[in-house]
Amino acid sequence: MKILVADDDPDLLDLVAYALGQAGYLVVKATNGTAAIQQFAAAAPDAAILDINMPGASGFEVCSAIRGRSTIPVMMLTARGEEQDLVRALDLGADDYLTKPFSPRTLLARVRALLRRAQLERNAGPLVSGRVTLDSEANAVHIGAGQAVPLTKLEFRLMQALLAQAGRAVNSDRLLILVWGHRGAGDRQLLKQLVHRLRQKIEANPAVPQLLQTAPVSGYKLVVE
Amino acid sequence: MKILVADDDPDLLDLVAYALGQAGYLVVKATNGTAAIQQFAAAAPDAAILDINMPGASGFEVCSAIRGRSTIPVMMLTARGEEQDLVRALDLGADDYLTKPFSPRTLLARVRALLRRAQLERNAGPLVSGRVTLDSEANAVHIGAGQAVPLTKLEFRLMQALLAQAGRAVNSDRLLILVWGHRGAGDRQLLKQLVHRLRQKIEANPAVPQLLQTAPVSGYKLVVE
DNA sequence: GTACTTCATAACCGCTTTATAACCGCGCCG
DNA sequence: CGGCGCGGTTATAAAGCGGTTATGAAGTAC
Repeated sequence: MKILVADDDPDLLDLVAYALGQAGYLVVKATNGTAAIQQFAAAAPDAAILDINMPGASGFEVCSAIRGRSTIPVMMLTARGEEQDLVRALDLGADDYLTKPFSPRTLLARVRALLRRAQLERNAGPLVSGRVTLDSEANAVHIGAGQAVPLTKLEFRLMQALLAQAGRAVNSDRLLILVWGHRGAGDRQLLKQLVHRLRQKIEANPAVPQLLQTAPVSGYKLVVE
Repeated sequence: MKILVADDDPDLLDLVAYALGQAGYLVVKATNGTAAIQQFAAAAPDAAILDINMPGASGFEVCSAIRGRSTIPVMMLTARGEEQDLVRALDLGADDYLTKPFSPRTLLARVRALLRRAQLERNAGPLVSGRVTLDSEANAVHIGAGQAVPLTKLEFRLMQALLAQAGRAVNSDRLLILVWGHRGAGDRQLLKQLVHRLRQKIEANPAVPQLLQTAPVSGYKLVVE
């Protein structure tokens, strides 16, 4: 996933880039509007984060330029007190916005939400693989002909990550990034717990998992037959 | 399309009037606030562009006077450095603003956007979906064959937002933007409250909502059958 | 002005979800 | 054997969410 970030404040730019980089995204930087438009054309990012006040072309203009050619999610950054601008930004087709100052955690959460939504819209429908169906409308999963099992936010993301690579083992670190987005390597505890809860929900016999199997050392995998 | 323009600076007034005239709009001029109010009553324009600092009645007063009688789009003009005024103007019901100096191009773009939006809202007519009918004339909602239930401004916007996506869950953040136009940490409370009030009005049994249902985590949805 | 409605802010409750931590069992290897 | 890493399990604390109620401010009607 490649994300374009444009802001004329180099400190903030670095901070955002660092946070996104840690979360596993590729980052393309720009320090003014015109550079942002060029980078957009050159790098073809999957999402864009634009400051509104920038020299060169403003965030509005960049947003317009992007919307003219693409439907990628666009998030606007704005300083507190300039909230009126947001209406305009949303009219121009921006998908979300963030008011400075913001925490990296918040940023990541919103970016993930945006990308996920964009992803879902692209797929336009439930994600199916073998006998497993993931229903993003209801946040639920169907196993074979069984009942829909409602999932929590984290459980759903885990299923999503595993289902995308159905049959293949997915590395634990990768899962941590995909589900939580910001975790270090030491937090395998969370993953253990989440896997446990998920098994309780979707396995006929949680002690002998048929679906969500352990791949020793490397991580977990989803067996969809 | 008739547009009222009020500014005490005759040069700027002429410039704006010329730009709008070139673009095919009819222009009604006023050089002070009291004249603007009179012209509004006499000419019944489709939109108004008001300077904030004017002799006679200020732009605020004119804006109030207009809003008391009409919902036409109002754009405020302000000098750079007086941005704090804008919050008040927007609170008074102004739809947009422009900071001097501005280019005629910008002005026209904004005016067009304003008129377009106003047009859309007007054309809306009664919005119907299943057994729910939203009457924008009376600011009321009909459920099935029941009585009309009068709604407040916020309640109406919430219904509107939900009805537009009837049956589908609408994200809380999105609702906040659609209803209030902004989003903040404490704003979740507002939504909770508004939903509560609305349920009291439209649900047969507010404790077990049939229409305005909760979609855990993701937001709310309107079930219209 | 007063009375009434609407809206914003806050606090509380009950419940679910998530995070933190400890413990268990097993296989591995020195 | 005994420590250690790893996955699984259990327990408990913290955070979040949705619903409700109370209260005061702001606006509107009379």
